[in-house]
Amino acid sequence: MPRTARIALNRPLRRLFDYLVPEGMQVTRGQRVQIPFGRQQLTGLVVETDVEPPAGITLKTISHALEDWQALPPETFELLSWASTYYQHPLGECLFTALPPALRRGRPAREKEEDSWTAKSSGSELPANAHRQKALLQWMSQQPGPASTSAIIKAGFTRAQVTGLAGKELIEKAQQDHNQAGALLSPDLRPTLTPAQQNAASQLPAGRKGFDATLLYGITGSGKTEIYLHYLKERLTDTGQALVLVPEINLTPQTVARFRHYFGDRIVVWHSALNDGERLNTWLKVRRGQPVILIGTRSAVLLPFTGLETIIVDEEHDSSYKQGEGFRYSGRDLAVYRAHLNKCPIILGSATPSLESYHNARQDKYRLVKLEERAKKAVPPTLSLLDIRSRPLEGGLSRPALNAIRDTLDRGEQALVFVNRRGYAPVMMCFDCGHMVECPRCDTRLTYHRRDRAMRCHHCDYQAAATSHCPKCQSEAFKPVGQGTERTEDTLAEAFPAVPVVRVDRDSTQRKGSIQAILDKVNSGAPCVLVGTQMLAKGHDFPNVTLVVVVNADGGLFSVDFRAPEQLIQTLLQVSGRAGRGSKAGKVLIQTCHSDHPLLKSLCTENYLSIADQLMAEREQGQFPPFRHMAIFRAEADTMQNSLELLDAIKPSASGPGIETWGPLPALIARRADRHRAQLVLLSNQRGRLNAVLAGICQHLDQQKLPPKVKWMVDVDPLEIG
DNA sequence: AGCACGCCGACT
DNA sequence: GTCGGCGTGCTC
Repeated sequence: MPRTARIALNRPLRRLFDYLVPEGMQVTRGQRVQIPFGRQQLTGLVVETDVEPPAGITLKTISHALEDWQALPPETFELLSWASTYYQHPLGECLFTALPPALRRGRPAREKEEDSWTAKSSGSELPANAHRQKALLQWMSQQPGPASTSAIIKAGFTRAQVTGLAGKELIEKAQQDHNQAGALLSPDLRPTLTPAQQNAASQLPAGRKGFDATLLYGITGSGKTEIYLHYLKERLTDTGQALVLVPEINLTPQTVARFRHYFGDRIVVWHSALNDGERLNTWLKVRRGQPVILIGTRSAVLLPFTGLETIIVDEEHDSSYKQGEGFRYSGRDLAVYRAHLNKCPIILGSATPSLESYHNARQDKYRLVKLEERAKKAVPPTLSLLDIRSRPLEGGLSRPALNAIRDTLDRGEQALVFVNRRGYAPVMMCFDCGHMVECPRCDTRLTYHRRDRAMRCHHCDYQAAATSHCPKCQSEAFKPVGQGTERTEDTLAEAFPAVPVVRVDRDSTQRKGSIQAILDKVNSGAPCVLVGTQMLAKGHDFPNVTLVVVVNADGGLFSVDFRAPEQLIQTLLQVSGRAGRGSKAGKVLIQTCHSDHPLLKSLCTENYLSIADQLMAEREQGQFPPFRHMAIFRAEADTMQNSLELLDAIKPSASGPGIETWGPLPALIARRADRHRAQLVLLSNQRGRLNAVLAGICQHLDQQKLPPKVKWMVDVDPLEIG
């Protein structure tokens, strides 16, 4: 009997394709193969062998295997195939996200060795106008050894200049050093822990075998990283692999340097800024089972580890662990499942744990370890509410807030001002006719960006030139309303002309190249005021910041989103955590129009876990996650009617016993980039039942001939509702 | 998703 | 008369 194989492709198809296996070829699950598909040649992944092919179809034959080993080792394969079912995303696309781009495209799984170059000449034979090539030769002669192409580009030269010189044989390729695959160095150092840290560390799982999840609740500034380092030093064997997941924004050179200090070359990184060659090389290192400690963002959980001994998820509450499009997986949740599959311990760390994880801790599914003392003699900051009802504001800042900033600067310290929106003002309004400038393609207002005199939509790529008159009635009484970072920056610059005011948001960091330069400046410690968005709230250590001002805390207080209170508290505590991390005490001022709001009041007097207990009670009351499981069907089309019709059609099959549905309803922003969006929410206390219903609907919709331009998607465990 | 086939509008 | 727009249908 001829052998067959079932193959998954990197296509959004919820189905697999069967092929004949050529005589003498060995195929196993997870292996890469090249196959004819229609009239193209594609790379596929073997899912099953010796299957019963569907009747009435003539099978094509696998062209060849790309390698004789499994690109996706068994545990990684199992993780992805579980995720495909759990998130209702096509298996092929799930499996392929775990391959580096080069391997997706069918490239060989060989280390991509980057060319390095040595100069053979001083460049005297070059024409006089070849300034850059001469400068490159000059630069190369100053380098200690051969320079890699990427190092040359980083130094400000171009690929064209390198090929130019290589063509004239003025530089030549250096011999590669092949000895780097040997033992990975790990210095014999370990961090010293404070008594509180020692106490927490002693409660972490001792073993390396068996699933064991720990929620490490450590307040901001308590030194969770030292605990991780100590834990890895204690528990990781010389040959084992470890995974450390971090939010993108926390994967800074400083973080990596701290790990390198203790683990040297064992530390490798995985994040969005890697190029294809770096991705392939790191992926291969992991696949070969080298004893790496991999620090990476969300997708690192999909890497082909074969000797994983432990997993750490830092800032486990962070929303960036959930992918917002396509394969909408949660890196944190997959990490927990991976630890299950792999039978190894996992540590989830946060100063503000997600209610999901905290729920698991309260249910004794996770052990809870608390670290409620700041390291390095620092004390937690004091929080106070500043009611701004009927107080005059300048650039969003009240008199008392400005005075507090002045006092801080006078003492030679730094202040941080947190504003939740970038741009100058979220709305431009005409005070004569009441007109507000809206996005022509979305149901949103345009944000005024004063620095580039532009009106921008923050939900699509629309932008237009800013005008000084009302576009509708030409009135000059056309003014910005509300606060953005730019506006607050201006106010502060005017109020404190003697000190630098540094803005940190997506716009300012994009232009200035990197957030790093800004942060280095702040870390020099000279008095300054930082103004910024969420970006400032996450994981940075500014020892000389002693005052944090929150311009407006009220956004999340009365939202329709059931997660809004949790997110508000997390953000406020994380940003508060930037104050007083050095030897001086920190102070946090939260401006609000609702100083009597119980949530804000408890923020000032209680710790996070007791607030979380209250939020949890509300979630239980409403039977929201984590007390029930949630999934959302989203639809978008050229008209709202088309979107609603699609969801209406699936609603009957969604509303079985044990499942509650809400909607379909237009999304909060009903029109976005001219697409009309709607959604149907599903809630159930039985995960299996919910999943089965989702699977049924997806299958049904796949077979359906939908009107063109109608798109649908499922989001399991959604973070954003609305 | 690709990619081909197919049937209607503005160009040499 | 043809190039090319994107609708629709298929891929083992």
